[in-house]
Amino acid sequence: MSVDPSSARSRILLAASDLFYEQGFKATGVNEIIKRASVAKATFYAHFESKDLLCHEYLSNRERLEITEIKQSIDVAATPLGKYLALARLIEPYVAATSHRGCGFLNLAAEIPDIENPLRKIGIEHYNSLLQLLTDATEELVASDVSKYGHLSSGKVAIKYLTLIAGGMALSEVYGEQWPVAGLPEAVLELVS
Amino acid sequence: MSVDPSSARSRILLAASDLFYEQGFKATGVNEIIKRASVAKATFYAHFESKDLLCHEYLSNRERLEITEIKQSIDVAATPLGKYLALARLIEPYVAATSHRGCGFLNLAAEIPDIENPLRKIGIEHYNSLLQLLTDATEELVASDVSKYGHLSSGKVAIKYLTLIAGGMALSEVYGEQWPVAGLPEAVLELVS
DNA sequence: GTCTATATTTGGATAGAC
DNA sequence: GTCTATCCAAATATAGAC
Repeated sequence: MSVDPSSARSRILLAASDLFYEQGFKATGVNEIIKRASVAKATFYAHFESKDLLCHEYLSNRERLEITEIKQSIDVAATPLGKYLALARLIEPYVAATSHRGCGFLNLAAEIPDIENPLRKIGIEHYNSLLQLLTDATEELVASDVSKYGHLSSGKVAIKYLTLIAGGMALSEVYGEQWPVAGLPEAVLELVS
Repeated sequence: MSVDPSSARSRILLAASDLFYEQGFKATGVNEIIKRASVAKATFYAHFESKDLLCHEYLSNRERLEITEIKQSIDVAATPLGKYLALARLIEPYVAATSHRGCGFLNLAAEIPDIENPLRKIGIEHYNSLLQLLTDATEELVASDVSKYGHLSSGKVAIKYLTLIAGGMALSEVYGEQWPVAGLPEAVLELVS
């Protein structure tokens, strides 16, 4: 498994990642992937057992990268309130940069109904990770000023927070527009006001 | 266009509606539809020009039926607060009845990236209708007690409301579980508290 | 209107040469 | 590892008989 970004394997994975996200899993054929990656079909199957396993690797990468980016944005925030708001503040630039294609894990759940599918499990892990990050950030916020936030349940706030994030992403995808996520930081701030 | 529910056309539309919603658009083949509807393939194409147009009719029906149901639940509510909460209270039984397959319009947006696709436009109309219903209900609530709700912006509340609904549906689909929508009535109540 | 049979394209995946 | 050529199943859609 080479990590040379110019290798055939890397080109395939990169092309597939873009296409799976932009077009969806079922809409993206192996033929299209190998064409964009400039490899032969046999080369494709020399590196990846199947389209499903290629998608699994794409989703695992995506999950790891997104969580890492979110953690970093929480870490660099100076105050507990800044850490709490960090995720919400990431969404609008993210949505703009991805042409309103929403959340790759939500999209995959829409395409694959079988909850037991290994690809679906990655999405569940992803949202579990987000929920944990949000719960931790909320707990830290509560602990930072008990007189102000002591009445809050971190778990309940985190669920509402996550629901707003998922809903904003989904609606921005439906509309192909940015406004459904523009008010997210303000909305999640109100959850603790 | 017969409306006899036992006619071939009705059987096709019914079978397709179930399958498109449960499995997704691309995952559902014409062969599967005609098999479930117990019709021949030529009969299928005698009644519907294409799979795409069949899906368009399914989505139009779905949009009309859902909006009608939501309007009714708003109408039968006795108080302005009851009307405001009506949609949120519908979600949990809806999600349970549909095996956590979420919103058919969100799912379709995930499958079809092209925002110009006629099928996508129905989803936008659907969410516009929901937003209008929520804005109206919120305005009525505000007008019912200005001293209590006068500080609220109906439009902003409606967007946050809709975001929570969409997010709850999406998360219940990802998890295949009910808890992401269980707290929706309480969450939308807090939007006006 | 409904049937069987088929046309045509595209899907994912393999074989065998180099 | 990479290539061309191919296999087989399934996709949407159509033709022609009854």
